[in-house]
Amino acid sequence: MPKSKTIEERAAPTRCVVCPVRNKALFQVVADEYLAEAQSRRAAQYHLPPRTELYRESAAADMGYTVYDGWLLLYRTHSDGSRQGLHVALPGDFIGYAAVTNHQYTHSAMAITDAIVCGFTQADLHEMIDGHPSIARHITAIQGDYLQTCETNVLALGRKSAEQRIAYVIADLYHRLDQRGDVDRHQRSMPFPLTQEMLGELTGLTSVHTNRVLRRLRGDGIMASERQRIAILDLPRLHEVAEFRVNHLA
Amino acid sequence: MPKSKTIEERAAPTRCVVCPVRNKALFQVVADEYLAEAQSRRAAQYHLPPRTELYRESAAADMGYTVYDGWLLLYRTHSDGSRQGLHVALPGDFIGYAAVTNHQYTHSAMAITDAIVCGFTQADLHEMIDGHPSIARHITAIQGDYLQTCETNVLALGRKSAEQRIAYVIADLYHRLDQRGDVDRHQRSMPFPLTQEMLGELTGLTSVHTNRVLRRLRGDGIMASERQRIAILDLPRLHEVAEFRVNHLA
DNA sequence: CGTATACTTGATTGTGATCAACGACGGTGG
DNA sequence: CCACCGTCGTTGATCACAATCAAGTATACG
Repeated sequence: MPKSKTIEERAAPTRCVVCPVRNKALFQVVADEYLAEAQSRRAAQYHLPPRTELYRESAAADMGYTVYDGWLLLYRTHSDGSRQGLHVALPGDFIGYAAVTNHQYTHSAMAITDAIVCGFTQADLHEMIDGHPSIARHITAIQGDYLQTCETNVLALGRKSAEQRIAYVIADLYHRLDQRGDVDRHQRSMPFPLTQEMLGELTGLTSVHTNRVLRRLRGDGIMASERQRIAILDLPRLHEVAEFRVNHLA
Repeated sequence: MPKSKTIEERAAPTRCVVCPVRNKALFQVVADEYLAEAQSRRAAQYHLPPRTELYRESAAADMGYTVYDGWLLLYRTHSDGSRQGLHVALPGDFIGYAAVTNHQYTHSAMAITDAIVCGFTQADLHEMIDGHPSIARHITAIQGDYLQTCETNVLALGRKSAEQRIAYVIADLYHRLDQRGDVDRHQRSMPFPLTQEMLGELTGLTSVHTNRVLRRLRGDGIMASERQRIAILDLPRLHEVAEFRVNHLA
């Protein structure tokens, strides 16, 4: 099957009832009887090759998405063309929601790996919110979570060193992937499709400096990396450098 | 009347029906018949002298607040004790809401000036959300707005120069105060109770460097400052330096 | 193979931090 | 009323972290 260069709708989309990311996703709290509604409202599943933009900041926000598979990078573009990364979206994350109809996306989203997303129109999302208070509450909770990571980013960029910021991003991804069962717990290794440039975009650094910091972390025996994978050799020390606190909510 | 050193409940709180900040506040879209409910649910009005903490990060988030009068600084504290400013809350702003019951505040809030806030328990807020879809939608919209400013902060801290960041904060406050009628449009001057230290906290800079940048902005004829006030002498140039875009939503 | 992209390394520069001191107010108490 | 003190603003000297500039080396892909 040839890989398309653009977003394409999937011919045989999966069914929500058997969705493997459902327990992490928007409709995790939705009672089973609402699932049919969720699936009927789901506009479509889309496939994105790496480096494809799902949506772009300041474009009309017509759809929200649940990540079904793959990694996406959320970012904002500066006037000089450089990017500031905001978040790495993983399977189960709900992205691109706009609270106000006819509003614009506040950031762009680009596939890092091959990715599959489930799309919902904003209009449908708003209707579901109005109809089901539990969904409304869940959306505000998702927004609240994202808000918290956003505040954490502000603190990191304003006050933390390059080393702390990079260590934090890695520790955060490690734990989020672990929750999804994507971490090899023996080797403590995880997939890591981010380029050093993307890691720099997330941490407000240049790719050159990102490289030097990563090198130091490896030299200190904290982590090791092969192609597209990272192994954490010294998790306690990674946490210490990152000042990462494990969140015991899940 | 002696000024108290701590938060005190106001003896004769104002009534929501005649609230002057209502058109900017949480209940702006609430139909008149809900106002009685809003007022009955409002736990109390509180008065805060300058430098008083309204709530502190990681404390149990039992209440949300509408700012009735005065300025508050929202911030997060770094492990070394330094602060990273997140937002300046002005009259009408709704702060401290936690989407999940029994959750914790993600940041601290401190009065910059004398301030009066209207408090609501999170439990009551959640009940109102569940009972009135229009309030639910409005809360997600408020959250969305704050999310957007938070993303803007991340972009600023990650990519913009000290001068741009400071100019942006000033331009943003100028326009938000203008919407509230707190700007003298002839002189283009506004109240400015922030210390240079606080401005530095908001922009991720030290107070020393903040001082130098302000000095340059004054030297360039962009602004002038007296005690507790700032006048914008060259608004177009301030916008240009800040890369500020006027938001034509209101 | 040839070409892109990603990663690596060194040399130099620059923005903003740090350290240190002093001046201007404004509030408080003797 | 004035002396005192604490906070805030100002300025200079020096330092450091990360950016920039510039090659050069793997690696993957077509």
